[in-house]
Amino acid sequence: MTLASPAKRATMRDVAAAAGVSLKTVSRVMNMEPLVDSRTAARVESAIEQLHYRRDGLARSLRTGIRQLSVGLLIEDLSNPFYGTLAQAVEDVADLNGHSVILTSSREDAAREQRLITDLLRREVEGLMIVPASQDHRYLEPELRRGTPLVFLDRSPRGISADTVLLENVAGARIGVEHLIAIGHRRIAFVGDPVSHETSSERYDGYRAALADASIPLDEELVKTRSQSVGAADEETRELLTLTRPPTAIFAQNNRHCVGVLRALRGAGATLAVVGFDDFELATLLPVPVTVVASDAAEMGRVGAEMLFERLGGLGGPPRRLLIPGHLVARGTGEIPPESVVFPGHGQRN
Amino acid sequence: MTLASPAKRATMRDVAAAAGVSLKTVSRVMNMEPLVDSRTAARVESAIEQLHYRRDGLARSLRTGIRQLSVGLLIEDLSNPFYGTLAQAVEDVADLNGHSVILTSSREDAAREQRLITDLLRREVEGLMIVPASQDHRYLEPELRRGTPLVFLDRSPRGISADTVLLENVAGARIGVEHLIAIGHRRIAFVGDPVSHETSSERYDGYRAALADASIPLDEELVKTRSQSVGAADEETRELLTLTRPPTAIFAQNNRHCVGVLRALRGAGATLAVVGFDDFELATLLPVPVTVVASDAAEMGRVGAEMLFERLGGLGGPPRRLLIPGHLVARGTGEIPPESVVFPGHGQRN
DNA sequence: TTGTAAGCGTTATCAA
DNA sequence: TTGATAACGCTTACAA
Repeated sequence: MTLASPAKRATMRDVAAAAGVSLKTVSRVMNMEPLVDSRTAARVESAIEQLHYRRDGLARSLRTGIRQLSVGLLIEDLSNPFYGTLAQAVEDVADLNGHSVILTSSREDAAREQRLITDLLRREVEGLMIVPASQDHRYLEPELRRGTPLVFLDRSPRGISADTVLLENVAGARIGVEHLIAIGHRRIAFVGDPVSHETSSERYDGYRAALADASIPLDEELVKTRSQSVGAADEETRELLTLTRPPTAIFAQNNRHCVGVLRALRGAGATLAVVGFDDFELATLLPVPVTVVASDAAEMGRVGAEMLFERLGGLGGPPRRLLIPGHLVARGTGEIPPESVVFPGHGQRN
Repeated sequence: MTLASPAKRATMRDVAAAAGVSLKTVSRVMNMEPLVDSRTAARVESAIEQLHYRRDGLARSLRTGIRQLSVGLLIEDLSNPFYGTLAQAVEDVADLNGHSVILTSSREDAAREQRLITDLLRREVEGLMIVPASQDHRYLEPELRRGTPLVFLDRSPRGISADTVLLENVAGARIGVEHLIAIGHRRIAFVGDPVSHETSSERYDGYRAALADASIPLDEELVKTRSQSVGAADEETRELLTLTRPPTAIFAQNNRHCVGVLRALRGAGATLAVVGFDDFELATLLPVPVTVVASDAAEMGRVGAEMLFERLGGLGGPPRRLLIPGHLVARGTGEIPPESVVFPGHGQRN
């Protein structure tokens, strides 16, 4: 904090005046053009130093036409390895196309999403990849009409239509729950985000479809969709364990919920069957390796980025929608039969 | 791919000509200024559409003086949660200071690091935070003299001096190894990156210091520093298990190595004492919860970013160097005494 | 309601 | 070796 004046940045003109030379000579020095007298150059350089002159890259780019190309990527949470992997894949593709990636995270906050996207657009990104947090994307319509390529990842756009890459949420969840049913479970809980989240809602649909197919009535008691964090999933799982008729199996809607579920079970000393959506690195190292419906985050990023660059390359046509399949990886927790389930303090059941 | 001409981007002038109006009127339409006849506006808009006109944000910013402020952050690997957490913290601080973060990853490739940093600087970032991969940063000296704030994270700069935030590598590793010694171990292996990496070299120093303090001779056989990935750490751990006199404990130099070590032990059905450097979320959920020397990635990011913004705020003075402490989190694997160690196929030992 | 002229901070052209 | 002048594509005064 200083009381000094707003300190307008020095320009080349200022430097030129201070050094007693012309604008162009300063430019020459800045660009290390060879035909400058060393004494003149020295004068200019000291003026540069004195005035703390820094070249304005904006003006330079405007004049030279040399522009840094970039694409924006908005994800939800940088510390979630699922998005880290996705972002890495996007960066790989962008790299191949001579673009860099400006990465920001919404923290699942709709207002923040809008602010960040507006920022990115002002920053002149060539295109935008978005894992949306908000429920209404009509604010992007002008930009879309303006021709900025937009690709939505993991969740669909609302109120506009644009290229989208989604996981096969319904089918994936269905496979996971069917697996549990095949093992013999009939009381299967669902732990996930609120169904206002598209991803959660779709996975919940898959869950219900699997139950319906097996003529297992849906028991609302077993559906926990308040959790938005590992801690919340942990709590909800403990609630499930206190039910008069607790579940023998749990389907966890994503990697965060899965960790919460496992933590709660571990804490309570319970053993239930568990299938998670999304793979995670340490799944194989847990006491009972974790069965998951794995979907390829890198693939989603790669495909999405490729769609974007196809649009930037001039590809026309209506918005496309791609689905990344998930597949079951049976490792252990999903193959625990109802007979082997252990509740806290109960000892083995049946 | 099209044979069409290079397709120079249309400018406002082009739009004006096409719509038969003046430059200024187009500008008015673009900025949605109200005082435009709707018929004129319509003509302009259709011209915009026809010519695929997009406003040049660079020129706009130059004229209006409205600039997007940003800082660059170069990390090693986006999919490593340690860096994800760090990046998130950096973004938080940047946010508070009205800057956005341009994030890129070096993949531990020195040439790539230089290229990305050059890109970032061309992009007119206000400052730069770097987890360096290269061994020589003299190429940054001109930029440093030009007054661009630079902060190095996790590893020191080489050949220049700049603000730096490091973990307490020596002390942290020492604490971890001392812990193993206190439990009774004397054959303690070190699994880590090549010591050409500063981080590894420092942690190795801490390892040796702890051994020396306890008068335990260093056994080169127990030092594995080829690993640069989870897979390599896994292999090296298996090599350790085949030694005539295998270790009873392993110190893993970072979270990646720790996963590799645990995977190998699990695969071989061995139980050794393990202490890892860096905490990880699932450490508590493994069969034996993992003892680690935890250091706060978020804290490193936060502190580093704050240093940067202090410099941007005009703070002078010599480069500063901050150390983020690590502390031991005893959870289980680090407290396995030598007597309880199990080697593959051997059954329990002693 | 629309247009003209000037200027943002550089670099390019051409002359001195 | 240096400098005057125009131009990059846009917005801001100020007229018309």
